[in-house]
Amino acid sequence: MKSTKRKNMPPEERRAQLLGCAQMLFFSKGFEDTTIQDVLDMASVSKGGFYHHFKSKDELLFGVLDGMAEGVFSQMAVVASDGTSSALDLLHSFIHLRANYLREHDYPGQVEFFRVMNQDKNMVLLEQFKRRVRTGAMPVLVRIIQKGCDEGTFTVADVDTAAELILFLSTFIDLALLRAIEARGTETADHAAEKLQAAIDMQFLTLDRVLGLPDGTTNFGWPEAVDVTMATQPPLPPSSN
Amino acid sequence: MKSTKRKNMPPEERRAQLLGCAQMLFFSKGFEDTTIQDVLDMASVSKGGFYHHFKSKDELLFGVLDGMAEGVFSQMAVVASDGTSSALDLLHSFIHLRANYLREHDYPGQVEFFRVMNQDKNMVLLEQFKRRVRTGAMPVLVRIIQKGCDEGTFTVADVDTAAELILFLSTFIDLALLRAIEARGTETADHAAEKLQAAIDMQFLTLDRVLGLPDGTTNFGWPEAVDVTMATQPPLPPSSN
DNA sequence: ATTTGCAGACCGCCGGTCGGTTTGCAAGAG
DNA sequence: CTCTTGCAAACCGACCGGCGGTCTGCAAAT
Repeated sequence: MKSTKRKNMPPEERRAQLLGCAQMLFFSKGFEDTTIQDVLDMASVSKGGFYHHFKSKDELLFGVLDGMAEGVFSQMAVVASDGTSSALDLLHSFIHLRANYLREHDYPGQVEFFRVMNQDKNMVLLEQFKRRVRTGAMPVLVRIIQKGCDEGTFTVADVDTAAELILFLSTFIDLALLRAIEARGTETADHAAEKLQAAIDMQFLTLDRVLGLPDGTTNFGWPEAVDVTMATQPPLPPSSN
Repeated sequence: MKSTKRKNMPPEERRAQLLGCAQMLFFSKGFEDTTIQDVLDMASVSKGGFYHHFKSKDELLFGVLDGMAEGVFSQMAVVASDGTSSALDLLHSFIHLRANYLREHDYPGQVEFFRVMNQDKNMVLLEQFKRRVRTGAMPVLVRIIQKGCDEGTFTVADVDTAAELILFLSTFIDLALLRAIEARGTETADHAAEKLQAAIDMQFLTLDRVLGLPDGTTNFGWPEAVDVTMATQPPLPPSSN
């Protein structure tokens, strides 16, 4: 008799454990290439045990997605409930939720996370995640823009559409960021870094112009972002002796 | 012995036939849910026959994608080779490649095509297709913008990044368009139509501002676009007697 | 006779099902 | 307070249908 010994656990704990294993595996192997059996092995659970808690592999995916979105939304609620700051300050906070999150947690890990999420095999995962974030962020951003319009700070034709456009724009740098990350340590790194900076600048500039603000208003930087990103270690550094 | 009779065909013809069947099935059932066997049945070919022409299911997908991108690229080549028009006219032609294509072919069919492509199950298909179009369109758009900058018409900080942003922006209306299409015939149709018009206007306005043009410059409309789209028949009209 | 196009049995694997087994726990009997 | 007893929740793992892909062989074309 090997480790055939079973180990009952309260449902929530099991669920959490399975979700944790699934998340790791989804990131490392991609959703499609991750087998239920992979999850079972990592969690030391049987098929029956798994299907007692999840009714399908897709439900597992949605569970992981929910867990990821939770962190984002909890921070957004803080911004949404702020009634005293100006619209521009709120926008500042809103835009920097992501950057702040990255800075406060270990950034290299986040870079790797971003890199893995943007692989082809994780396209479904990433796109679904983006959709959830957009859906959750819309009402918050709409309120901010509406407030800015009421204050006379912003000028847009349609608040909803503007919010949607800004959220749409918010992933523009991802392409350049991904290329920069993949170019780390190669001879094209400098060029990619320049283009990344250009993409960031252009994204902020476009944000200014969409909201009818003077150029440069929303360039609430984190100037060292590009350098920090490029300094992150690639998966396989040359020092393998 | 049923229709076990075999039917040899020249390789290109078979390939085209299989690609045609695959395209239809991919659109109707989605890529993941389409079985090789489905394609075999529709084309009346055996597994061996199929794998004689394609080495995997993915290669079949890429084949379909190539076929779809071909039409787009052939039109873009025309714009790219135009050396006489002004940058603004070139941009006009470039932006309207899609709209012109839609108008010249049967529009209702294109609407249905768009609707199907934007279903969740076709996410991989759509995203890969968008990527191909972006890749093919980049050099053309870069040339146009560069020309505009040389002429002094456009003002951008970085030509490549501006081109990328504009291509990125070009799919912004898709969300509103999809919602409008799905709202046809329902009580929310009017609202969706308004939002679609707002999205179109905002996309053009943003294009102006990204390129440093006066507001309204690039609003080379097709003013009846929204009405025509909304007038398209939904899949199941009420007159089924 | 040789090459090319094709047929269809076959393989390994995956997501999902199902009947049965184990475990924790609460209620009643002593 | 302890010891059955009962039962639902948690879990196991053999099993199934169907998938993408391989392989051997044969028939048509040249």
